[in-house]
Amino acid sequence: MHSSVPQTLANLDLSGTGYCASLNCRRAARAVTRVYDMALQDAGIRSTQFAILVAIAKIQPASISALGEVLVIDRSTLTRSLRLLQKDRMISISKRAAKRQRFLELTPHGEKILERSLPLWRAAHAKFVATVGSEYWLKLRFELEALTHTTLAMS
Amino acid sequence: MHSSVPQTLANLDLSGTGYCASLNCRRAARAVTRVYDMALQDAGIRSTQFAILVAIAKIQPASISALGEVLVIDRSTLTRSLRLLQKDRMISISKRAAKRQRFLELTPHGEKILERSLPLWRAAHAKFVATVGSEYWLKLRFELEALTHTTLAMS
DNA sequence: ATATCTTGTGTGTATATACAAGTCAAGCTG
DNA sequence: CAGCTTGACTTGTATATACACACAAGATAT
Repeated sequence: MHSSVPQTLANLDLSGTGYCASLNCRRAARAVTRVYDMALQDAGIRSTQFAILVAIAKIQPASISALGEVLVIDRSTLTRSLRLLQKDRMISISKRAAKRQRFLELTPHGEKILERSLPLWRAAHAKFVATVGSEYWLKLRFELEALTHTTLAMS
Repeated sequence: MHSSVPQTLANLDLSGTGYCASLNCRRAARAVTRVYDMALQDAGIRSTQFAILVAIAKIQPASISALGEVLVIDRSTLTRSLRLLQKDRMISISKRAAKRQRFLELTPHGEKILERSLPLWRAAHAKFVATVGSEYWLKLRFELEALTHTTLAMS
């Protein structure tokens, strides 16, 4: 035999890369989001917006930073996402208050959208749970929450 | 008592919304991605690009659709992401071949970037596994993969 | 062979995401 | 009270994401 070695990739050790947490989490998120987004389509909002509206409803009046901590979304991301929700009159963003904070609240229109979304979300979620198994998801969700917090402490 | 009820949210039943799979997966993905992205910073690429390069390396020559199926990324998304990698000369995108397919391959430069990224990824991943637990992640990763496929079948 | 169907990609449009750097007011410090 | 620091958000820039729709080449049907 000759010494001609096919140079491509011969030197790259890709072993273990399939275990990348970023890959696995993002991929799962993409797959799962499709399901919920599809269900929310008739309400005119997506999973992320639904999550934001719900979070605001739960803790309003909410500061942007507080919301970001709950959802683990960068504040600069929220600034933009919130503007969209404001433009569509689903939330109100207060003037700068003490400590330059702004406070977020659902508008009546936002409540209506959320009220209309909830049954759609519930139906999708019920179907999801029925498909993957209720016990299964209960555990997995707990693990994801733990993973989120553990990982946050790393950065 | 008077009949004056505080109208806000009185009618919204938000129970169970914390179990939303989309929220939980996306939130975890955001948290985890931060860790890996930080580690890859010196290589000049992010988690997603790393994942794409690795996937191409593993199955090249890869068609765009095949790559999309492996990574669960919409083809229209890939069109754009791949263009960026091509612009930075990390991959080559073939002319349209049979069935209008295009084929993707790492360029020598792409291999170099990947080669440089792998140790960074490995270090980050090792730290991640050490933090969350090796057994733990082995199981959780398996669950995420199962979740991904089960969920895909729903949409 | 021509009309139609299918397949693999690309485009238009819109949202999601985040790092780095900027703003600006309030509080601290000397 | 002038200057420094800090806190909460905003902006600049860039990537990530996907649905609906467009399109062209090969396959299929009549």
